[in-house]
Amino acid sequence: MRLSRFFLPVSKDTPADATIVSHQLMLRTGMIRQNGAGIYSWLPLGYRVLKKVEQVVREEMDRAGAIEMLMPTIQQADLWRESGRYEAYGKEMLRIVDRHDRDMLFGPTNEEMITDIFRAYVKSYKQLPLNLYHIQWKFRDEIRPRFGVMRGREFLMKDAYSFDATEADARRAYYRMFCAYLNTFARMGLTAIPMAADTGPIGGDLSHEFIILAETGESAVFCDRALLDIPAPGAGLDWAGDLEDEMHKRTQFYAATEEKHDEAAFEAIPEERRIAARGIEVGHIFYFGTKYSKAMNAVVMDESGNEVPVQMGSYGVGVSRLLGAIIEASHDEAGIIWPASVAPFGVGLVSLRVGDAAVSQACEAAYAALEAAGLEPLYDDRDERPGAKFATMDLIGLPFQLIIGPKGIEKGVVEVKVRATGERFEAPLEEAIARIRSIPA
RNA sequence: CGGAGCGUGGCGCAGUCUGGUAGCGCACCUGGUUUGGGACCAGGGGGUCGCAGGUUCGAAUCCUGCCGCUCCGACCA
Repeated sequence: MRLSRFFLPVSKDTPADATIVSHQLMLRTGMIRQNGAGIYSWLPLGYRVLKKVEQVVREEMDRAGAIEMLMPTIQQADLWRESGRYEAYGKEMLRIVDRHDRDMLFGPTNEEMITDIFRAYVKSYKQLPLNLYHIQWKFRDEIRPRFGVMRGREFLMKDAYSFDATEADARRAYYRMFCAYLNTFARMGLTAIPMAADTGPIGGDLSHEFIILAETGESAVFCDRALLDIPAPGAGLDWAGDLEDEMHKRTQFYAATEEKHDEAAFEAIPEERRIAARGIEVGHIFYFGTKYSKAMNAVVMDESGNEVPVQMGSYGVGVSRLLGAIIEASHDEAGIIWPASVAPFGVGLVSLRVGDAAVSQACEAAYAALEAAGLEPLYDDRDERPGAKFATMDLIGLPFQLIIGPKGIEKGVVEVKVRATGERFEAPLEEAIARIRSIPA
């Protein structure tokens, strides 16, 4: 992409309405524009990142055996009357009436709808296990939306739903999602802490929240520091196997949100390992058994020919919220520092002398080479002073800047700056690209 | 919903207390000089002061009502 042809409305001034750094930076970089309380447009730069984050989530869900689909944003009230949640959900549900006076709603989540789909087609334990997910916009009429995309009223969520014939199988499905979540967040450069959590209005008896430590987080966090040092399980897991051990590696250590906090257990941790902090909830998983299958008559035949209500779990990731969480975890005075896995562009190509034929020619060659290498360059070909270009590249947080000017051309090299470390090096173009590709995210 | 605050060109703000017909910085446009870390000079365009009533010779400024947004609390991906 050439910057002169892109839509990148960056601003030097910090917007007055934003109080936390991720919100400020998302507005300053022109990633989002507010259209109302908790409602945002995703401008081109922000939308690119949103899609990158979504793709990481998708890949890790697929790896864990979940199957993607798409359910609508608008749902029928009658479905929710079956589970009893049409009345129970309260004012957070945005209710609407269509032209025929039918009660509809803008979906805050999809347990009822997926259960309805399941019961229409699945009749036998032989069709299980099954895990269906979608990545879809949700609406919750929050009492107080705040902090930009952290608590929007309209937000993008990945929600997965597992179906199993037995409780033991359902727990295995839960463990798989548990591991998939750790891998997902790790790929975005985040250390997510799984915490014992309340199940909330969704119900059930096994639930974890995944929290990213951040001072501006909305959740109180109490945990053992040891949790921060356990690496994510990684892609090489035996996803068909029993992953309970993987889960217990973490759950052996104390970690709880405020509702589940046990002060005595917390104080049993050696003092230097106690963390009492704040965090951002980026994922929440539930095993809730037959809560919906019983209410909505979603049954399958088991091995002995008995009809049993299907065992279910649900698994959410706040996709749009993750952008805020990543920025909170990864920024400096100059701006955002994107992990390469979700960066809107891979390399910022900076021309130091726009009118100069030799420089322009070298930039065009570098641009083509970066494109060919799959590095998704953003070429700053504007007639601006270099300082302004560097500041823009730093602000929008591209992992690398590839800088081309007359001095480098004399020496036959380009300069590369690594955003995260500030490290710089000079090398001939091909070598520079090879080194960029070899530097891990 | 309770408490606090804000609404003035695209953005950040001053002006409001003490009414006299709107200003600054950034951004934008034109010309010129510049160009290795957010340039400089000169000229220029852009605002029904959130909306509606009212008071007044006169309202951004005072009064009433409404709308919108932000922050603190209860809720959640």
